[in-house]
Amino acid sequence: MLDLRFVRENPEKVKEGAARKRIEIGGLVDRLLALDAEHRSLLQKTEEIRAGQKRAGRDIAAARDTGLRERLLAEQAAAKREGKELEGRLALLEGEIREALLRLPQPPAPEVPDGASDAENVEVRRWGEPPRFPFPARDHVAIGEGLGGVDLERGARLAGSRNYLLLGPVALLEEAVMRFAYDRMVAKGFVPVAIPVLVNDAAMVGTGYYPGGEAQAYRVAEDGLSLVGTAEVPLTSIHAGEILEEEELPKRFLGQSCCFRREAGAAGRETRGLYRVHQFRKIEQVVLCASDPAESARWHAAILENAEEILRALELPYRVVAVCGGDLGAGQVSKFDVETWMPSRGAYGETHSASRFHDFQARRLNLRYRGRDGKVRFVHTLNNTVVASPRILIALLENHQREDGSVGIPPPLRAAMGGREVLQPRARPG
RNA sequence: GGAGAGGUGGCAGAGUGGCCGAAUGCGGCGGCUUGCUAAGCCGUUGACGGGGUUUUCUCCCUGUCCGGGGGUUCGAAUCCCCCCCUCUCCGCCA
Repeated sequence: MLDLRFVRENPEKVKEGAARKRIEIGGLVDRLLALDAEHRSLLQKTEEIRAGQKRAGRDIAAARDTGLRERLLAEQAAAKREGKELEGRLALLEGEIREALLRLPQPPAPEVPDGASDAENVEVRRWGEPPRFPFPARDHVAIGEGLGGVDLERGARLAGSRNYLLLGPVALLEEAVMRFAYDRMVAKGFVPVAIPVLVNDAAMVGTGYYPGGEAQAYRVAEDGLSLVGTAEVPLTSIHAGEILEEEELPKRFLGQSCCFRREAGAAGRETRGLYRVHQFRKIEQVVLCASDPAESARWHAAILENAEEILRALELPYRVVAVCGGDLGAGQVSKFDVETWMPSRGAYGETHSASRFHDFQARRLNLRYRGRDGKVRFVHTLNNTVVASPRILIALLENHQREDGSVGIPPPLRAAMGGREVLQPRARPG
């Protein structure tokens, strides 16, 4: 959410920002400013009336004379009616203002590349060489089935399309990579938190998923709760409504969650395999830092590097792209995606997404800190994937596959795989 | 799911219809005292919105906020209704 005062003083910046993000806001800014002007003038009138009422109340209490008392009471009745009406209009205006504010996007940082879609994201760097296989390479579905470790048919039978089963060695591989990533982040000083994955609307609105993202979430209407699409939602919301001390910052949280996405509107897109699924597991890193653009930019680089280190340890080629304006979410100031090489796609596929928000989420969450100077400010929030599965399994299985259908296990995962260095295919397929 | 108790400022805790944004204590901040520390003493100390003032720091006026929402009343932290949360007991249960 933007600061109303910022919108008031910089309406053009807000409009330009939305345009750079290719987010259609129509006349929302001008409408908001009109509502705001009306609200402020009405507020002044209402406050005068209220102040008068308070004074009159005291006079009535003090009035000994019955006649005087009756007269004052009659006057009060009229003032009260007028006050009630004004307050009703104020409440309406406030609701509309908040609604408009919730829908205004955060302008992107100046260095964010221009562009309409992910096709115009700009590559920042590459690491590793995509493997060249001297044999017909399989995709992760074929490899996984060959290992007896992936069952899409029964997954769909149980829960519909975009659902899957991981079995035996692949289920273990998932555990191994999750645990490896988790331990590594704990060693870096991130605080591991076990969090709810079913959260209230305050958390969904606070992190910016609602309003707007309702169609992507599984929401339990009876309880007013939603299954999260990422641990970012509960992790970022932990301190909602609080005033932290600057000394406590930065807060660095680590969380693992099941993530649920309806993938509405993605029908027919990437239907094969484990790339786009309704339920997956993800380890997420979240940082709350002081309200300083330079500092939050430094943390942005740091959480990006954390993810890259994991991929290098897993010997997976990847590239980093700076996400262009049109591919940014409403709240994001800037975002880098990490894309890992996926041989079956003959391309890099998104496995990580590192975002920084400035105070966009913090303002919605009412998440503040008291600075060393005594002033209260909103924190800056950031987050990035550490590892997400099964997407990471696509890269692991496909990049480390061998001609005989076996799959090499990168060194950091071997201990958790009982010391094995290779996953062997089943003797007989099927 | 049933019964009961409770939700007040950073924390503890008083306040049961009127000058209460809220006693008191702790904590925080500033100062005094002290060789240093501790202790002591004095003062100060909520958030948010609007208006005015100011080059910045600031200061003044005003409103809202005692879990959330609604109601009664001239006036609500205080009375009534609904909801949420916490605790205790019972039931159920991974």
